[in-house]
Amino acid sequence: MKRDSRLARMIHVLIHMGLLGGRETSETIAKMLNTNPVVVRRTMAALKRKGVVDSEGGRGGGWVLLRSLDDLTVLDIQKALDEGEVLAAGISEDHPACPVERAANAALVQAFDKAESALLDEFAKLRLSIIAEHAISDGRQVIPPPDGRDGNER
Amino acid sequence: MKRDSRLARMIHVLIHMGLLGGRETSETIAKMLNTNPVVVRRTMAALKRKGVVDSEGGRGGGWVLLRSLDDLTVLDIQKALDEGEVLAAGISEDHPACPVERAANAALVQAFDKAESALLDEFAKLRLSIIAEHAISDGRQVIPPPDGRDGNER
DNA sequence: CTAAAGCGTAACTATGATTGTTACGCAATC
DNA sequence: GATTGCGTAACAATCATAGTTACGCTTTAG
Repeated sequence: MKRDSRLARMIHVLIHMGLLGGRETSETIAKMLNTNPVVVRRTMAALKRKGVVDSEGGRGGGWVLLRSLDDLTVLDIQKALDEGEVLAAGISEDHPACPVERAANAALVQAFDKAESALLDEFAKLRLSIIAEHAISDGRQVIPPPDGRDGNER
Repeated sequence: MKRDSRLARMIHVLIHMGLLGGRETSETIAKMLNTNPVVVRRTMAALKRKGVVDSEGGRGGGWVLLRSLDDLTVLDIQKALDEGEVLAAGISEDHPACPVERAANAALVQAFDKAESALLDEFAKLRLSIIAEHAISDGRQVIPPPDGRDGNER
C-alpha cells in the first residue's frame, strides 16, 4: 500500500463497465479490484458527482456508465477524482521569509508546473476506448491459467 | 508533514553553504531547516555518498560543499538523493493477468514517463548558482522583521 | 590526557494518507 | 416483508517522512 492507485483502478473499472455495457454492483466491481464494496463506493462517489457514472440502490441496483468510452479521457477521470497534487515532491516551509528558501521553492514550483502540464496533456490524449482496444488485442495473446485464477487471491 | 520535502530542503541548504563558503555544523543547518541535527545528517549522508558534500567529525568539524553552485543543478541533487518515483500516482496491481488492467497501466506508465522526463529536463536546467542570484536580488526587497524572526519558531 | 564538539546510527514515536473492514441506515424490488 | 444494494460513519492496518532521544567514535583545544 504505497502509492495512490485510485486513478488506475477507476480506469480499469470504467473500461470493464464500458465493455460489459450493463449495470455492475459494487460487489462485482470489488472483485475486479480485489478489494471490498465499500472502497468501491467511496471512490465511485466522486465519479458520480461529476456525472461519469450513476448509481441506483435497491434490488437490481448498481452502477451504470453515463458516457461512452470514446467520450472519456484519462484526464476526465483524473479531474473527476479531484485528488490533490500529482507530484510526490514538494516545497519546503521551514523559514518562509528566507530569500534562499523562497528562490529555491520558486524554481521547483516552476519545474513541477511544467511536468504537471506535460502529464495532463498526455492524460488528455488517452481515450478510454483506445485503451480498451489495446486490452482486447492483448487479451487474445494472454493464455489464462486453467482455473481462471491469476495468483492474486486472498 | 505531507509531502517529501527533502529535495527542496537540500537545495535550500546547499545554496546557503555556497554563499557562506565555509564549514557548517549539522546544528547550524538544522536551524536553517527549522529541525534538528539528526534529520540533517540523515539526508546529507546521501549527498556525501555522491561526492556533493563532505563531513568531518570532531571539534571544528562540520559539512563542506565540494562542488561550486555553478557546477550543481537541481537534477544533480535529485539524483544524489536517489528517492523513488517522483510521481504520486501509481498503477494498480489487483489482477496482474487482466488485460484491461494491463492496458490501463501501460497507458498510465507511458504518460508518467513523459511527465517525469519533462520534470528531469527542467531540473537539469536549474543551476544552483542561478537560484542563488534570484535569492540575493529577492533578499534586497525583503524587509526582515525587527527581531529577525519569521514566525516559524517552535 | 582529558573534556568538549561533531558526525554516524539505531531505535522509537508522531503524523498523515490510502486502503481495508465492520456495522448500520435507507431505498427499491420481488 | 425480506432481500438486495447504495451511503456513511467509525475504526484498524500499513507505509513513508519526519522528529526525538540516546549512545558510540573521532578530532581537537587546553
